[in-house]
Amino acid sequence: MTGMTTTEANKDGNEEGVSRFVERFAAELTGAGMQRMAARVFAALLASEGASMTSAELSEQLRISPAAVSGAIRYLSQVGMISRERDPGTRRERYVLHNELWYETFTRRDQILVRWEKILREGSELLGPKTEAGARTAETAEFFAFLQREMLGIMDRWAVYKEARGAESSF
Amino acid sequence: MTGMTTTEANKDGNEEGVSRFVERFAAELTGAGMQRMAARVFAALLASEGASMTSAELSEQLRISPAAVSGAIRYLSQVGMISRERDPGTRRERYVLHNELWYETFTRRDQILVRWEKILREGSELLGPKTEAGARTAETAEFFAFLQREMLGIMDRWAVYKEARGAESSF
DNA sequence: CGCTCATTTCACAAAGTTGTGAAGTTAAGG
DNA sequence: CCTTAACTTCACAACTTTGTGAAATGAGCG
Repeated sequence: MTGMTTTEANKDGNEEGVSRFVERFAAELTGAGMQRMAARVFAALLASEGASMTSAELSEQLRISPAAVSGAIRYLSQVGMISRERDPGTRRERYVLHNELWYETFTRRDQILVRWEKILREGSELLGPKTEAGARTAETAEFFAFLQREMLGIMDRWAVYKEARGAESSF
Repeated sequence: MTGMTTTEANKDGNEEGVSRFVERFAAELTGAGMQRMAARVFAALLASEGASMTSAELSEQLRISPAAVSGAIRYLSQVGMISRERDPGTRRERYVLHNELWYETFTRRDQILVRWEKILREGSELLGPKTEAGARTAETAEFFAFLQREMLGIMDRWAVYKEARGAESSF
């Protein structure tokens, strides 16, 4: 209600607003440990119609060199958050956000949890099961194992929840 | 089984092994975005009997200056992972790991999720509910809201699980 | 009370990271 | 094939971050 929030949104007037949003969200991601350029590219893609942009578009909107775009894209496709497409009949590439998959990417820090668990288990053996330190370390390993299992459940429940939401909103 | 794993462990011979474990785990934490010195101090505390060490001990084991210890300690106590104690009758401080609390610390990235959700909601309004970009952004916001709720459940289930495990292992 | 030792603060040097320009590579289109 | 446009790689310079030594602070103990 509060005014005509954004009924006519995304016409030309709010390019600047969108850019501010992109930068703000990217800054958050950067704060959480993501490389800055990758975060900015990711945020720009998220806020783009079609969830896809070309190198030139990214370069222009973010005011960065093609080289920087290239580096960010390499990273994002390595971690599976985007893929590259080629519009046939042109020599420009389109980078498109894996919209469905990036939640998984986000939670698929499984790999990390697995590694941590392993290291901690080895540590606990080294310290000895009879020592306080060994027991503490073992419990920490246990926590990460527990987290791994929970993550799977979360993603399942998210799929269900999203489904339900989607069905309801298309009313 | 596989040999006398570590029945006699933590005698003097494996100080080096413990140190390797500490460094390995710290390196993982660093990789995940934690400051290096804080990670090393944290790992050292985890692997110490009593979950506590003095500044001098940390300085010696990690081969870092007292200044570096001080910086790491400041960070760790800010985020609530350790607290400082003073053995009465001495002028040395002991830094002790919040063993029960640090799991919470780990999952209490709630704050982050809240901020992200807020920014994304604003973004989705800006882009407009009718646009594809707006819908996508709204869904992302929804995901983080969902995650927040899930985190609470996880911590509850961990408490229960740990309880059960503890009871059983004291058999 | 003042001395002494433990911890903290601060300025700086060293090391690391990051984005750029320019040269290099690949592929579409004439 | 040769030209040209798009993307990538590479070396480097600017900028950050990080840990140190030295000086300052503060807390026990005589």
